[in-house]
Amino acid sequence: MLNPALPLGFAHHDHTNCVIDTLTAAETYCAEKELRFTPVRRKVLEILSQEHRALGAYAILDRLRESGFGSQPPIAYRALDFLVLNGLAHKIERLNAFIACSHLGYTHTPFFMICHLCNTVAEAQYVPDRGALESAAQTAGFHIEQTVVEAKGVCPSCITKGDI
Amino acid sequence: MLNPALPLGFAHHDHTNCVIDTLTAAETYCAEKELRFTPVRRKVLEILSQEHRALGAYAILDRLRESGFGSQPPIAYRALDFLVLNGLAHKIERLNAFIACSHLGYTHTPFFMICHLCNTVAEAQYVPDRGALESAAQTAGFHIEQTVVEAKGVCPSCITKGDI
DNA sequence: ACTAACTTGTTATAGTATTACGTCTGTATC
DNA sequence: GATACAGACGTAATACTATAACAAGTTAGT
Repeated sequence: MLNPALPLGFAHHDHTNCVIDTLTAAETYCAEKELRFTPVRRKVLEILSQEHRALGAYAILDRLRESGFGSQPPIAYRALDFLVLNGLAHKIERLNAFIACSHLGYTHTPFFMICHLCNTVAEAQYVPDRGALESAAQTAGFHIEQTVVEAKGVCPSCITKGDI
Repeated sequence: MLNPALPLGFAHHDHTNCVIDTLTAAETYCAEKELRFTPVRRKVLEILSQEHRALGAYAILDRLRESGFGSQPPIAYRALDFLVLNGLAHKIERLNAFIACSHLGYTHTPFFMICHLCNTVAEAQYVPDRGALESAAQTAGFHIEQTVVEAKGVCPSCITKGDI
């Protein structure tokens, strides 16, 4: 099980476990919700979980092709739509790219930290601040359904390298 | 002067003043910072401030053409880059579209409320919650340079109409 | 087996954004 | 005033991102 307290991505670790853990969690999750975790969808999630960078749809498509799947855009986009819709992956709007969810099963407002030097993306557990955001929305009479928070900046390893 | 406390966009009001106020504020701001507020840039900001919806680059381009400016994409993108870089406009990543800043001169982390029924966008004054976001970033050792918060939901007038 | 709902494959096309290069304009310097 | 420089604009070409539409295959329930 993935630990929701630690933002992966910036820390060194064994990717093999990431992939296995993510896929196992996804399988369990889909079984519970009676969702079809088909080969393409599984492959896309596998591809995404192999790195903690966001991948564009066409980069994913290239890897699908190498693995013998269809190679037209809708193949990738449909799998990604499924993953995003069901919270197994997220779209990073600033990058027009996608990343595996690292807090599957925990309801959360994703908070992404995007390093603009090495393009690594980490997803932090962000307990939605119902104080500030909700109150701003309430003042306006707005009903929030979904919130995305994306921060651009420099990740710890680039700071250490002195690139800042 | 624009009132930073009230999120425009969802409230009925006279647009004429919005446009004039925005352009005047931008002129003053650019003069202070020794930025060139050229005719194209001015025109793009004028176009944006005429509505409180986000406009795509190509929609802006159409209107530039009608006004006798160049009609190739870079014309619009360069003006938009300038406006965004200097805080006179913001990009709504979820929509790949742009909107005039309604809190010019106030340092702020923009918080956008996007109505997915009527596509109206309101920018709220969001006092950055250094508690939750910063602490999540600090835990990860991440240095935040810029943060974008985008909420999808339903605006007050669509709620009233019963579209929800 | 039959049907309905869903998923995949493929073609074509729409929408968003950037690169590259030439020209012009304003400013500072000699 | 002539010159050099930087920034901004005009245009053409191209790259990147995403969706529509339709045909064919698959799965689960009847």
